[in-house]
Amino acid sequence: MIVAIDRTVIKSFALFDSLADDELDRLLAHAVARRVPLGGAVFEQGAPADHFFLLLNGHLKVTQVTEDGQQIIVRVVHPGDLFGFAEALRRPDYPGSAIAAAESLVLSWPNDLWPRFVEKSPGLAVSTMQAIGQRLEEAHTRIREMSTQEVERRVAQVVLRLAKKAGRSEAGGIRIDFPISRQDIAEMTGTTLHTVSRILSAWEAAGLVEGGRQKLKVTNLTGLTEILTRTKP
Amino acid sequence: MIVAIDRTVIKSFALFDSLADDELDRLLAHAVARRVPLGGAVFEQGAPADHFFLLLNGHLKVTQVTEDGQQIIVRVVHPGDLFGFAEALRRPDYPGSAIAAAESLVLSWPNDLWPRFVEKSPGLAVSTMQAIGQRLEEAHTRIREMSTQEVERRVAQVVLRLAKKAGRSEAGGIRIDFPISRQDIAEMTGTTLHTVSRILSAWEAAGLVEGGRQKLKVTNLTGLTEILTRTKP
DNA sequence: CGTATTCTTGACTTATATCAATGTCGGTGG
DNA sequence: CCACCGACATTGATATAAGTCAAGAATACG
Repeated sequence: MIVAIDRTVIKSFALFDSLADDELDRLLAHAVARRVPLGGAVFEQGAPADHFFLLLNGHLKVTQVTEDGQQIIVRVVHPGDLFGFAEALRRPDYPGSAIAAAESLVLSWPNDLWPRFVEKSPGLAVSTMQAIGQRLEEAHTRIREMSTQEVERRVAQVVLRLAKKAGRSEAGGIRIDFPISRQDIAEMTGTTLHTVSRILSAWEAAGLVEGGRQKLKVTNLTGLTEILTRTKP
Repeated sequence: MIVAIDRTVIKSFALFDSLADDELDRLLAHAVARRVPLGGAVFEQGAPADHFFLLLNGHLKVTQVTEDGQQIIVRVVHPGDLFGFAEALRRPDYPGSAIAAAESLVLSWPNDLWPRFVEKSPGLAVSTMQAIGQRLEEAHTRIREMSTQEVERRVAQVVLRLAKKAGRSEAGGIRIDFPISRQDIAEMTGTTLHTVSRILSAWEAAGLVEGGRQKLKVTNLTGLTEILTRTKP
């Protein structure tokens, strides 16, 4: 499905900062846009990695399922993020699945176009490497958190991060802009939905957040932030 | 300290596969070699990131210290690995410290040489991106393990990985080729030295490993591997 | 409406951390 | 050279955070 693509939107993404208009146009000329309905998959774990993608609109969860059937959420993709970039990992298949957490719009390119783009626009290679480096650092942060912090803090971190990246200002707080379940949060923090539920209930009682079925609103940002700095008794 | 560098050794590293001899020579012409004694730091967390590095020889631990003083080992660097590549992370400082776990030999280049290298040798950019992608995938693997696996398995994973990457075949098993403490293993797996000690003691009793002060030898590789596949009762 | 998710909450279990004590190795200096 | 010191390791006892098991309530959906 081809859709008219607004160049100015894409130009606003940090990834394409360095590109001149004509370079960007060349890139877009080869892109295919695709609308993904809520719950739909852009690609599935294990499938041959023949394309790479850019999220224009919406939100995606990238999930992995372990051999024994446990699922984790590797990352959440927000507009402007590159994803499904398996070639960088020297992999023939996608290491996870990309599922639309909200109705989304993605651009895709065939993998074999990448070398040509880089040749014509070296700045793109640098931006991309920085984007991947950024993600590496995020992964290290998450490892550090999982190693040293208790569950409640990790949940607070994740919620704050989501509020920042996918928050919509609203009367009385910041609403997470897509449906998110306790299970999802558990899979992002390495815990169980039960523990997440208990934590959110406690927070709700303390007036920090407002919950609901696949809904979450942060009503007291500073209060939540204080949980991060809280020191063991 | 400048040392004569053996081109053939470096050419054997996957990172430089794609480079022609003259490209490699140009690279090496600008490199500075430095010997790092056991316990010495190649760079320290928070220091301005003005160089990037290649490990020729030895082994390094890259550590991070959290604000509240807890330390974790982010990764272990083996010969042929690029490290201290902060520019890719778009960071002005090093996010961790690189400490020699054994007497080591590193090559270093000033950051600002990087763009010139890439311009002359585009293959280098691709290799580097793949190297970083590889590390991203490793980080995701670690996150997955920390989310879903119990401590004993994680320790088994780490020990097996070390045996593979830094193992020296020896009478009766595979010895980890550098001094490694229980504390180190704990910092790699997100647990405490006490728990690691107990696990290794149990393994020793079962004839899987042989321990010792900062020493570790895997005496039954297949037995250890079975721990990974062991299913919950 | 009834059926299926999602969420909540209580009771109980357990893996792992914490606390505490002691043991052992290996290098250093008297 | 040997005694001592500091770093590393072991091991037991106890505490606790978080997981598991179980039941039910709330919400969305066809």
